[in-house]
Amino acid sequence: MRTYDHYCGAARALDVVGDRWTLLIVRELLARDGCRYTDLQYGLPGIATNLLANRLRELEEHGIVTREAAPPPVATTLFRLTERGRALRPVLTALGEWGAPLLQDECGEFRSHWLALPLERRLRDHRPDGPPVTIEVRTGDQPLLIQTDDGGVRVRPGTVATPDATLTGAPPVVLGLLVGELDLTAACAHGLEFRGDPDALRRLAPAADAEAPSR
Amino acid sequence: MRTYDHYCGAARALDVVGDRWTLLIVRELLARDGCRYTDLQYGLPGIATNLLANRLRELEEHGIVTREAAPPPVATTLFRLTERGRALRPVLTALGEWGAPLLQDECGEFRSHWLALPLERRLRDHRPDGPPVTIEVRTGDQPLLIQTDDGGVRVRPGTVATPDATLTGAPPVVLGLLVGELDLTAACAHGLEFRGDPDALRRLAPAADAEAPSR
DNA sequence: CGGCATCCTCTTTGATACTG
DNA sequence: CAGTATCAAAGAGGATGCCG
Repeated sequence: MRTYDHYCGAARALDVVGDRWTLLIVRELLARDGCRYTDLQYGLPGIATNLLANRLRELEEHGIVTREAAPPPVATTLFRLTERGRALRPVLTALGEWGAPLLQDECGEFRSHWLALPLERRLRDHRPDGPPVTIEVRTGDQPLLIQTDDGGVRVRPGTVATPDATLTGAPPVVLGLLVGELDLTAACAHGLEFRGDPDALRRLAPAADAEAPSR
Repeated sequence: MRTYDHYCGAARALDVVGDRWTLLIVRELLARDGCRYTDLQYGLPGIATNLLANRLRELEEHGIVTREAAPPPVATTLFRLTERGRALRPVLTALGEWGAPLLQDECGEFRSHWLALPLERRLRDHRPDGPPVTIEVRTGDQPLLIQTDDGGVRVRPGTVATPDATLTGAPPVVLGLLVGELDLTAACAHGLEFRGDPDALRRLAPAADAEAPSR
């Protein structure tokens, strides 16, 4: 990128991460650190492969990403964020908050791990002294786990044998429920399937508070 | 901009404000709302005029900027941010914070009003019940006023007859002093000229705490 | 298969000149 | 003052090839 050459923090930041796709690559690594090249391609539908390679090189040169040869069991290159790279999280969350109203009901491309950042930002454990709780979310391509973690939550891809609750539905409904735009009744009316303990959900997303569905 | 078409808040935000120059135009309007076209050109050194015109049209279409015909005394078009546009401030401040370490001693282009956002974010009035205080900053192109305002500060271009203090010096030194990287002694050693009441400065930037310079 | 590099086309940006 | 018009240069997108 051509530099703006402005003596201004925001402009200097955009000199480094203002190129097309760059911040979305950081989004990927924030949601799932330690990605292979192909994981990144999968999480960035639409990116051209030469562009991904170029951006990764630039991010490495700027000290935002490191490339690490994984030991034999995996035997592949893993891309990780540096501390400086993780420091971009507030930029991504600010963008995500501002863009949230633009998430209409039409999905476009979707990967379930894209929910990780907004959910970790917006969900809180409202009974942090209670026993840990795990909610499994089935939406989009891969199941996701939401787990209580020190007053907040951790979100990561995966499944577990006996989650406290399981949410299944289209991304807009799942997201609407978890961020409190829909209550459980309304979400079920929009096709959400809920199994397990409504209290587990209430504990994390009290704005979604409602009676359990009639089943 | 071609859309990323990702069902993700950050990607949707970048669909709208991810183009080159776009966020810097918003920076200009956050620092000095109600700008003329030529003010924007002045505050965005390096932008091509056709690009500025295009971006302003796009920002208008997205409901971020409004164009307003000012009444006869001014008789010109004023560009302003909408509420939705002002909601981008957290994005700009997050970028500015991340980019702050990239502000080396070499300036490049500089406009003093670029200090407004970082200073409003970082300075606090630590004696909010005291009488109001005004500091005049002379760095770069135009003088700037820092005024206490409800526990924080307001920064705007201008001068005043009798400021409580006046800071004159190169942008890196002024900025270093105000954000607490330099104390007053160190700043003076780097060419800062300070006049007035050191307590006024201490009240806003206590990290810059130090004895008054020996003069 | 994972991780790119090359080639080509198309779009966006930049620089400058000109206009109501 | 607030843009449009024009043209060259850079960047992005897409397909394919290469190599361990």
